[in-house]
Amino acid sequence: MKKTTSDPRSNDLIAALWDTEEHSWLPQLEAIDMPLGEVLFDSGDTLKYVYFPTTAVISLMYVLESGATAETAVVGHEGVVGISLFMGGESALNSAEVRIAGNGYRLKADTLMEEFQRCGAVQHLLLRYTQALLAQMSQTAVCNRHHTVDQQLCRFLLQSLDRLQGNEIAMTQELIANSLGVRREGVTAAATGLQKAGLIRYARGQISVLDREGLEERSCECYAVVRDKYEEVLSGTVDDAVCPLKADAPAAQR
Amino acid sequence: MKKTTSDPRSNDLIAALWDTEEHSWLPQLEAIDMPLGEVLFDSGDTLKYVYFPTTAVISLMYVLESGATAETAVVGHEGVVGISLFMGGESALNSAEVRIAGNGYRLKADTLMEEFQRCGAVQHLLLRYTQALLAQMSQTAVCNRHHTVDQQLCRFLLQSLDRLQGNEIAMTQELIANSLGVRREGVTAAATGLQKAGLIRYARGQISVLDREGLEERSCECYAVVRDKYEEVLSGTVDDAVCPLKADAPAAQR
DNA sequence: TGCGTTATGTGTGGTGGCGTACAGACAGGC
DNA sequence: GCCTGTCTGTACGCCACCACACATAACGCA
Repeated sequence: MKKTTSDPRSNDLIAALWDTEEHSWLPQLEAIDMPLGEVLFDSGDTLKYVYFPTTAVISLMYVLESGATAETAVVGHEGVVGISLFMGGESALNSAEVRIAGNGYRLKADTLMEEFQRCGAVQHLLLRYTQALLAQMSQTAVCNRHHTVDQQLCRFLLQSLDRLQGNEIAMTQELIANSLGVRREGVTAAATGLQKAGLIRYARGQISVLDREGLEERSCECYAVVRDKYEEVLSGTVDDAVCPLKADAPAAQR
Repeated sequence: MKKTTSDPRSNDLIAALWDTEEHSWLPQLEAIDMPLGEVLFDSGDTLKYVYFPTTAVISLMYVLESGATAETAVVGHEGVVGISLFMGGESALNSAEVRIAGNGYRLKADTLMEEFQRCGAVQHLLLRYTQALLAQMSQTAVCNRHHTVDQQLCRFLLQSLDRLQGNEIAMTQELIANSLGVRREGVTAAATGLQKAGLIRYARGQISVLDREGLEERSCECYAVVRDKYEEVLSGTVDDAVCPLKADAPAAQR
């Protein structure tokens, strides 16, 4: 372990748990590459690992029978991919696909489950994170119903930006279209608009965000709502995160 | 307590936990009426209770700044309202509104939390249920993106039907429109179509489903996907639901 | 240098749903 | 009986987005 991107603590959840007493599992984190387009798992798969992105960004995608797709949530360094595991589902709800190449860590399913079932800080934090993910999915549902492609593109860019360093996003319009569940041409139109308004610059899969505030204004409320929810849910200190019963009763009890 | 609707076991989650050793909290369930339109809590509220519907049906609604609404999930006798509580959020994500009048039970937040934190059957079952709810929300997101009002109305009616006895649904088109997040006229058009096709009969807030299978065919895949997920997740026996650590340590998950 | 591949811009016509407006139809209260 | 509020049906113009079809432009590699 040397620098930021190869430090597990680049993932916020891992960072939050780094100094708790329950960290025997931390050395078992396995650094991995997450190349663009890689599918971590498909809908219905049994999970062998959970994934903690650091520089990569992962889409939770749903694929309809018709082949149409839509992203239901996005996960970056603030989160973890594979919550179905500890939520007790036999199989994954969505497929998870790398949308922005980068790095991350994975942890064996067994290892995570052992920690989760101690009913301590790990469990508490993961559940809080799941709560935020729920908020994101529910907001996505509403956003898909009521907001225009233009607004959603702004939201999408902002959500991506928050999970990256700098203000460059490497992503084609085609890929964005698949994520938003709209046609590529629709994204072209919206992106052209943003470019003309001077908010972004676009060049063959490279987007430079020139005016973040402008994007925020043009975006629908969904961006801010979800961001705030993440802050609320994940800002709880790890002290808070310790299971209240743990003090007086043995941690792993019944 | 006398008959079916006034037996807490009319709620599937309660029924599943009825015979476990951890049932000291069951007598604390408080029977309540859930009249049409009642708001159990609003988005952002701190939860004082969780609610177990029996005959009532509850919508988890999101209200946008513009005033537009959309349902993100629906809960009936198969579930519980107020998951934010045990997921560790300070406040509710959505508002919860009674969409079909009926009965249910409520439980004090503190009481539920105590049981949840025992890390036993209660926790396991609630998490599995939350997983199903997540599936529903994510499916709603995709459905809102890709499916027509016509398809969604079918899904909506089927989901309502599953939570009721008989084949009568008491609901105005206005209310359905608010749930689906579309105009009332859109619902009128779709409902007229269903009526002409002989699938339903409509009369001033009373819908009779005449051909359930027809509705299923006309519905989008979302209905079946979510239904199956609920079955998968909630069919796990309560034995499965007991925390593996409880028996003794290494029994950890499958 | 040239050619295929990938990424983006544009155009035309069709459709689903929206906003608005209004008309009939039924129910319940007086 | 009548009246009023609620519920449902219909119509018109509009816009966002779709499906399909092409044109253009940049890059990457032989």
